[in-house]
Amino acid sequence: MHKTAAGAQNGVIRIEEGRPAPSPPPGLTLAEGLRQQLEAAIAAGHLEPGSRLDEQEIALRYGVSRTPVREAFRLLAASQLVELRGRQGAVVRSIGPHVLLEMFQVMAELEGLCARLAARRVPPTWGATIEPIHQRLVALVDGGDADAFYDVNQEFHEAIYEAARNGFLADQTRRLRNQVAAYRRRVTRMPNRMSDTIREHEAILRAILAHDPEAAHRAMRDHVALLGDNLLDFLAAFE
Amino acid sequence: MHKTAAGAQNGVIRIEEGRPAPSPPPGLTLAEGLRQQLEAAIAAGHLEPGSRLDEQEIALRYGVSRTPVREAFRLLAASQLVELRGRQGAVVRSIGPHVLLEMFQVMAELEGLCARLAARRVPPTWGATIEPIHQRLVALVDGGDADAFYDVNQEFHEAIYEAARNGFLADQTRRLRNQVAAYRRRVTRMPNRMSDTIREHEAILRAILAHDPEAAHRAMRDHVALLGDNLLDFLAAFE
DNA sequence: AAACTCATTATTGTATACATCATGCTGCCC
DNA sequence: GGGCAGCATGATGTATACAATAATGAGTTT
Repeated sequence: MHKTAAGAQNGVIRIEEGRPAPSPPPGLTLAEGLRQQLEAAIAAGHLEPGSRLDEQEIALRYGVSRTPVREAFRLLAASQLVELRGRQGAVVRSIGPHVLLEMFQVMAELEGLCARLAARRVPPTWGATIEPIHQRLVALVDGGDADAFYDVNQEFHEAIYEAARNGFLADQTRRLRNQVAAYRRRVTRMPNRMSDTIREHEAILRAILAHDPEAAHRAMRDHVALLGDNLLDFLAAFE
Repeated sequence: MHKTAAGAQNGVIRIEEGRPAPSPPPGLTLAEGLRQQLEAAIAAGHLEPGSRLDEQEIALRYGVSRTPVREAFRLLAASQLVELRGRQGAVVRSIGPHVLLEMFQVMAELEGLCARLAARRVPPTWGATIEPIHQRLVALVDGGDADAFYDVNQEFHEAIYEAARNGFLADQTRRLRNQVAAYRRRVTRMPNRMSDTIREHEAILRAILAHDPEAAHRAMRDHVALLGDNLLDFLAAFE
């Protein structure tokens, strides 16, 4: 807001676009700031998969030139969140049921590995960390607030990544999780999904706290696989 | 070589730099072409991990402007091959022993999943595909040509990715493999690494051809884990 | 009327100019 | 003599101008 009418490095007066705040660089670069905003917009579903991203439009909307926008696109392509078709623009990546199935298969394995490592490595005090999160999740089942449930669920899994003490694995798993986020959100709203999730989480917790790596692996693997199945059911209902 | 003095879209005569060919766009974009060349240079070890990438220098070397160079950097950052430190340039990613260990742990799991899926899904005819590759690898053990061995070894694993019939998993595994490529190459030259590899490959093949998913998983997992151990030994010898 | 061709237009790719920030050095002060 | 302030230099980030290609529509032809 403070650099609104100012941004005149040349004589041209910049037309102030709508509301979305010209993205003041809070210390980091414009391209990086854009990347974060666009990533959030994609994960939240404000930008639908398959929709085309117009460089000029976004540049105008955020009050920057095309250059940082283009760089942000490349950055997003790195996370596989957008697809760059040479000379034909960028589109929000749209994942078909087939690829989604493949992704969940991989994610199940990675999250399973997290759980296995966690079971081997958690200190006795870890229960004090995870229990409050789990309880908050339980409390949200009846409320029916799917978005809140989704967020706390994320915290639960994040806590397991931490416990696995493998930063690279955590990054990979998080990245994958982010890629399917736009689709997952919808599943949370399915009939018994929330209560099922709680039950599955409890099995995972039991195994980890009992230091049983194989059981933890299996429980987590099944949990994610079930979620994938639900998602595919959901998608099938639409076609 | 063929379009040397030509590249004049404006009136400026371009100074022809050294030898490295001005990168003729073979249909795709300059940035993409650069990405491929730089990726190859990194994987082959011509660009050492930790070395700084100077935008201007590379732009001059390839006879293009800084813009496509910057885009190529962003693209490479997507594959985690270079690190972008805002305002402080790009450097070839240098992976410490600790992270390398973490990466091999994940890679072992992913390659293990490939083997497991392959064991479940290979058609009876698959032996005719993999055997020739394996035999070529065996033939290379005594020759001592580590680079050739490395390449054929890659073919072997690639054939298993194919057999697993999960494109996303194949992409992920390949990407990870690429990230550690610059380090792996060195390990191939260790004393008994080649013959050990052959033995381990045979165990993997037996399990896959016998349609034993769990055995295939375990064999591949161990194979990759052993490689990781060897790599760490190698690095330790340097410090 | 349908399909093809060509011209127009809009969007992306590349080059260059400018602004901004990080780094290294010089010189002053303690 | 050592350390810090301030400036000079060089690199990165951003903006804009230009070039090239893909999408679009009008016009004509069969």
